[in-house]
Amino acid sequence: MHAYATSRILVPSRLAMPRLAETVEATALQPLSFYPAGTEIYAQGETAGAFYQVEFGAVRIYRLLADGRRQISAFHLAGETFGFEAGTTHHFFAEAINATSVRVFRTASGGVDISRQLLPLALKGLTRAQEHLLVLGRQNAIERIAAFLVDMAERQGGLQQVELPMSRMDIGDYLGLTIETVSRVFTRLKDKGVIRLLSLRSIEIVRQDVLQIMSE
Amino acid sequence: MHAYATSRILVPSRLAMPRLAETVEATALQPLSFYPAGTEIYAQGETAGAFYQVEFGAVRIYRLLADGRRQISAFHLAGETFGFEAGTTHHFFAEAINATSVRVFRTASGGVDISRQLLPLALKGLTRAQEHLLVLGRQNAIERIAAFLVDMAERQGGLQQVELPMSRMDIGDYLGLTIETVSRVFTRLKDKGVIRLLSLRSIEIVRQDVLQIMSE
DNA sequence: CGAGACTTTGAACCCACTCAATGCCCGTGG
DNA sequence: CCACGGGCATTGAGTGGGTTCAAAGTCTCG
Repeated sequence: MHAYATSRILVPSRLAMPRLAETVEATALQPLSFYPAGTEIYAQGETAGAFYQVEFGAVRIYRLLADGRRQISAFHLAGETFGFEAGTTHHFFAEAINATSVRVFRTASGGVDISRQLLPLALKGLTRAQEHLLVLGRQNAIERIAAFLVDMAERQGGLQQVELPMSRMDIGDYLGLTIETVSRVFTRLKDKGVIRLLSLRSIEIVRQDVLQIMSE
Repeated sequence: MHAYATSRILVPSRLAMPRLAETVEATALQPLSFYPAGTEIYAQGETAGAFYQVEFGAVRIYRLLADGRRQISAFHLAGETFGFEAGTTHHFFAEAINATSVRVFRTASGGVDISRQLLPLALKGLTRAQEHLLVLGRQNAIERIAAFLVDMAERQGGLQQVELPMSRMDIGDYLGLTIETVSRVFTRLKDKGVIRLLSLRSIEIVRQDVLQIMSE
């Protein structure tokens, strides 16, 4: 296993906390785990029985086909929760994208109180997944990227500058595109003046209104 | 509204009940509603506050883009539940595909008991949606159709003969394909001897093993 | 039995993919 | 501090699977 015990050094700063944390009570009492970039948090087939809240960093949830094709079903940023599953085993993989710290909530030990908090989180995840189905099923490459950027911007507080903690390959595997297409669309949006590429993992949204329209 | 009061004539027979009903207690006391083919059960933007169990018939859940593109996120057959939402308003449309009867569970009136039953149902729906993301994001037309047929067969008890209550357009909008592609793939599977087309809405799975492999 | 809706089939096109090469960034070691 | 190396990203050229447009076929239901 790749989980490391959390030392005092890794306790997150206030800055790392999200503006709109999903509300989970009694967070201070739950254990923290640290995962270096690229390490596994849980694997498909493993026994479930906990859920997680990202303290800092970013997480990808995905499934694989036999031939290696990958579909990332969700990214989770600081403050967001993931890991609740139907049944007793995980149906997906969860990996830290970057150095990431997560707070672990055992559903069994916590008793009824915690499982009651789960429903709104599960429903939110369900809505998110179903909305993503529309993107994958019916939108073209530009619309997908636009929707992705709008979503990432919203989840980071609606600022112009958006950090993309994941690689082009991750973005492609989330949007059902290849890395080449992701790259080409970024370039096109840049050439149109809709976004600026500050660095590989950081973009500025120049025309939020245009991006919004593109994504619909 | 298109809901009609349920008369005694419409009480479903035992045959209409599913083999593996999702467990919801006290079903006998909940009101039934009947919806003719093509009618709306609820609309995006409407106030939520209930969930539903299909008594007989079939339901499609979908979203629309401004230009009319449609993504069906789920079909629900007899015995299956749908309609729980995050927040107070529906994010999706629900329509009866055929003449359909649903049992309505008000989440508010039922109190805590009902909302506790909701979590496993929500989690199951979440898993389903996330698995469908893999289909839409990473599988080609044959794989999508194969996965769809395998899923429909399982949900109908694993028999050879599978009823498809929905049109080709519905299937296309569920799988992110056009009706033409759906039709062509059905023809190809028929020519290969994997399935037989008994009628437009009824197929026989001749080679379940091949279909299974195709879908992975 | 007839009309309209749905489905199938055909032909041509196009968007995203594949394959390939170049470019860029960053970490590492000399 | 710079040179090198490796991984990731970008760009280009050509291909192909699924779409679009069009027409014929079939089923269902009044």
